[in-house]
Amino acid sequence: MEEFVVRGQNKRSPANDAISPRKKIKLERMKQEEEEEEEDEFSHPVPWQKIEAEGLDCDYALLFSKEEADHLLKQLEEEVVYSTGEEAKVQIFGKVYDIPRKQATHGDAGLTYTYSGVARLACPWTPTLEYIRDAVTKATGQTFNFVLVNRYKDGRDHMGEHRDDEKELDPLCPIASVSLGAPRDFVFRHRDTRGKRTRRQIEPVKLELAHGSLLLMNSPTNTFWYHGLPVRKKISLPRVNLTFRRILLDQKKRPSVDSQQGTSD
DNA sequence: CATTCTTCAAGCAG
DNA sequence: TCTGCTTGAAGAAT
Repeated sequence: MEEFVVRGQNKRSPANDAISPRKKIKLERMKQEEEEEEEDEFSHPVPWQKIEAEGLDCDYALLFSKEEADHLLKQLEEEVVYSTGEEAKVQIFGKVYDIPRKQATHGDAGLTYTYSGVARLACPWTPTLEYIRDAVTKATGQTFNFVLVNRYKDGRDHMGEHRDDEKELDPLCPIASVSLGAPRDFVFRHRDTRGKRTRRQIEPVKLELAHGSLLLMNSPTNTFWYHGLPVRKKISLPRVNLTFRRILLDQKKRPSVDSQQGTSD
């Protein structure tokens, strides 16, 4: 089954289930030994859960207490200014639709984010975004130069299945997804199981992303698995999601390594 | 050169 | 009703 053990540790807890009784998700509690990284301000190491499937490798943890997450969400609701007008629309089949959520992009000076073929300049970091970014770095050892903020005002707001596979992303850097506000279901689906002609039988992997949680999507997850945030009409409260990324500084194609397909621009 | 893959929210079926 | 799978065009990739 799971032939992909990307990380070094191999202990497995019994199968667990996040939201669906028929879905089994392998969870692994990473031991707190070999913690040379815990010295700083994180007096208690983050208890990670490993989520694995064929070609999928994620780590999930509660990064912030409820009190701190409440505070961070409140701050973000005051600080973040979301795109409006043309930037809040998407064109499909020549028809223009409103994006069913709100988006903002922040990052180091000069970085751009491409959505639906349009590049947008990153706004400067805000104090709260910097604070969360640094907390993620302390918990993961990874550094990030960009964050995409998605705000889902209620359960009608959503995001369709996609991969974060852009060429300008550092392919070896995980994408770190911080969730604040209403818990929402999150679904991974293997690319070989999508569409009319399904080639393989691979079960989707479903999670619930909690208030204050951090989900790390490690390589090669975004090569093989789509992810989406489905509509959940019973949810009436907002959720704000931050996906921290590392964008390559030289926009040129990397000469070495992979020959995996990239996405369009 | 032909076939497959890609984008995304809307539409629709169960 | 709500949820989740399929639809649909056309350029890019292989």
